[in-house]
Amino acid sequence: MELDTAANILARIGNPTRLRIVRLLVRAGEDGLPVGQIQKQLEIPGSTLTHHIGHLKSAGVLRQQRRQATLICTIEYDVIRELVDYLTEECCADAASRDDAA
Amino acid sequence: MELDTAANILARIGNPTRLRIVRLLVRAGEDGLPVGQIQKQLEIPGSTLTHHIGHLKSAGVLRQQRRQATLICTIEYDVIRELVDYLTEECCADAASRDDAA
DNA sequence: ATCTTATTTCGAATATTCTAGAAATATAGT
DNA sequence: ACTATATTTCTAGAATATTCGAAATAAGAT
Repeated sequence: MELDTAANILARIGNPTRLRIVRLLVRAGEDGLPVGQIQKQLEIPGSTLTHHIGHLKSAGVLRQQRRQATLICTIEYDVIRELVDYLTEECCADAASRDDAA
Repeated sequence: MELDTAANILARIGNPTRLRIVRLLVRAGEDGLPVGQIQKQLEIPGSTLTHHIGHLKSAGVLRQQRRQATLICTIEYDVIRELVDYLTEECCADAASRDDAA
């Protein structure tokens, strides 16, 4: 993963509202959650929610698909995994090779 | 780790310049790097660098200690590890228990 | 004391992000 | 066609972040 890509994803999920969305979607799993359900949990205006969802979509963290009148949001696990790998490769792998324990 | 704490750390390292700093410090390991060395690598003005270092410090990602006239920056591995754990616990652990493979 | 190197603080301009109301669009039911 | 529900787009004000020059501070050498 490129540094700029990683920085972008980190910035997108580095917002309390958006991290809350991510957490809800992770819990929801493959089935995802309708926008309206997310809105009920977060208790924020729809336009604000759409704004944040847009950030997550543009970073590739969130996917949307229509089911009748409602839009279902699903998390892109792979992107999160790649990000975690990027951070781990940068940090913990190196640290382990350096001090051998932990 | 609290959601707001995680979001804050994510936002701090979610900036290309700061992620570059983090990467340099991870490579440098326990010895750390003087501010001046970081500045040479990034080729940015000192005041800008100080600004970004401040973000990383306030998030607990970076520590500074003086060695004579120069200030040595060191990464706080533990904080990064906790963050990775937080994301993994949110994401990949769940995903694994759901689809069993991967 | 003065000088040099290293780094930060101050201040201000510019840019980006956040928030949310109002209006618009999408889908389906009647 | 009309209505209801679901969600987005438009718009704009407020808040926050980014950038960096100029001046200030820190530590040590002469």
